[in-house]
Amino acid sequence: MGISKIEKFTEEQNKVAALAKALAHPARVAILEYLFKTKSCVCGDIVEEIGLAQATISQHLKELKSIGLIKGSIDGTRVCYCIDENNWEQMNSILNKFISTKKTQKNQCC
Amino acid sequence: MGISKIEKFTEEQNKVAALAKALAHPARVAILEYLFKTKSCVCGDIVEEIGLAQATISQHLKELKSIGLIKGSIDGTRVCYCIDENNWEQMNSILNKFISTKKTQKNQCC
DNA sequence: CTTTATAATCGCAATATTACGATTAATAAA
DNA sequence: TTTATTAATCGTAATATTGCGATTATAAAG
Repeated sequence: MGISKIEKFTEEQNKVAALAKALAHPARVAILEYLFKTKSCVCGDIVEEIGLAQATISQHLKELKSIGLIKGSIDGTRVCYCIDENNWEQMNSILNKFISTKKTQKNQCC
Repeated sequence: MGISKIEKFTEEQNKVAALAKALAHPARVAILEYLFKTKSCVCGDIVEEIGLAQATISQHLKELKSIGLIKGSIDGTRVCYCIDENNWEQMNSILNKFISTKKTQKNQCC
């Protein structure tokens, strides 16, 4: 990719992009939906639900965890994953600020 | 990437992911912000504003256009880009449905 | 017709992502 | 202690993304 030029952009632009990237794969969208839907957020259940290999799911979980949208707690040999409600709210407001607060302006020129 | 397994996911999950992907680079976020901010949405102005090479900006514009968030109209040798208000609204509601309507549920298990 | 201005496209290099089998690490159960 | 169970990590293949220089296509201007 050449070098990604994040230094050319504002903190906020980079944050919006990073959050959007976390949602930019259907498997991660599905994982998040599943975590909202069910209480049994054990990794193995997610693997069954989504239908990708365990290694692949683990990688997606790692990404979601690294940006803070989910958190995991160890329970014996299992790991229980959950939405991180606080960070989810924060993401919600950052993305909303970007995609929602613009719409009042009217400057269609084409 | 192996093969991307979009057939394993719902229409809606793929749509959310595709829209998020369009926002998943700070240059595209910056372009969209700029198009909202100014009326002079000529390609050359965007190139100057963002500070990446013309070929690179053109590629980002193409991506934004292909998912429908912006549209361009030819004006002599120039091309004038604008937010596609209708599709923007649609994206707004699809992403909002995903990131906002979940928050009422409480099922923290870790 | 020739020149100029503008933006799209091509071709390439560097890097990132997605996916998975195999292995490893950690804990529980026997 | 040995043996499952579970999830993380490693290594690798296939593919996508990002970025840019060079070229091309198009239309305006001279």
